[in-house]
Amino acid sequence: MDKKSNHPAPKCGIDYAFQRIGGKYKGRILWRLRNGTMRYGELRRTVTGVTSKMLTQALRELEDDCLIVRQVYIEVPPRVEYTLTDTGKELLPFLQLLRDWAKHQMQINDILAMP
Amino acid sequence: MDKKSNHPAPKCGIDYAFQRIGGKYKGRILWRLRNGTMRYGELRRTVTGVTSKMLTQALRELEDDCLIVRQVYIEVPPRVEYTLTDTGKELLPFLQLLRDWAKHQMQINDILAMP
DNA sequence: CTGTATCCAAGCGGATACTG
DNA sequence: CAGTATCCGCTTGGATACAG
Repeated sequence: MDKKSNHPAPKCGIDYAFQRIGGKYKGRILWRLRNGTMRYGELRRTVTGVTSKMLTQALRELEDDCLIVRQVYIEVPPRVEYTLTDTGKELLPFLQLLRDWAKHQMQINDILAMP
Repeated sequence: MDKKSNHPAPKCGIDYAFQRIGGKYKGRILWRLRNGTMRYGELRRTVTGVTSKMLTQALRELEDDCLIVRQVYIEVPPRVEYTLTDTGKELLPFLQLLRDWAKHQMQINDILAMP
């Protein structure tokens, strides 16, 4: 009943996509998962600045959107692993290109910022 | 005039990129400009749902980030045209990929939503 | 036509404490 | 370890009015 209706009406493809990966941490989470499975704690440590609340929220939304899979192991201590779905993996080339573009721009900015 | 305060410290490339194109309308604005110059009113009409306030704000930030160019023509009635910079054009292939991915996903969702 | 200015509601996101 | 719960400030963004 508390199911979020947070995708009211995507008007176009670009909109649809940004609703799914445009959050503050979602892109970085997906990028972290590019090499395979990661645990909750690993993500919290490597996605710098994220709090458990925001991480959980982002992971839930990514799961609802079928971009990642949540696997729970019933053991002590508890273990939860996250993995990209096939759909999620399809986003990796895009993220790769985006990151390359960003790194290039950041270099230019660094040069321009030199005194 | 504290315009630049919203880019505190991009920690990684993905973050940097989303700060620049991750707003609610920025992706769609850039995409609208893919075929060339557009006027303010054209953008307001075609980027559905945007208000003049948000459109102006997004355009200013994109201009500050050197992704678009704002050209003002001193005439009556006034005319202002926006165009992608070379840096902005470099984003088009990524937006294209993203939109293709999104359209594909939207089709799947439509099929799944069928009664 | 191309914006500004102002008000205001919603929700994002951070800090902290707590649970199974 | 992997989360929930709660509080709350700040930003985002919508509506409306108005200006050059």
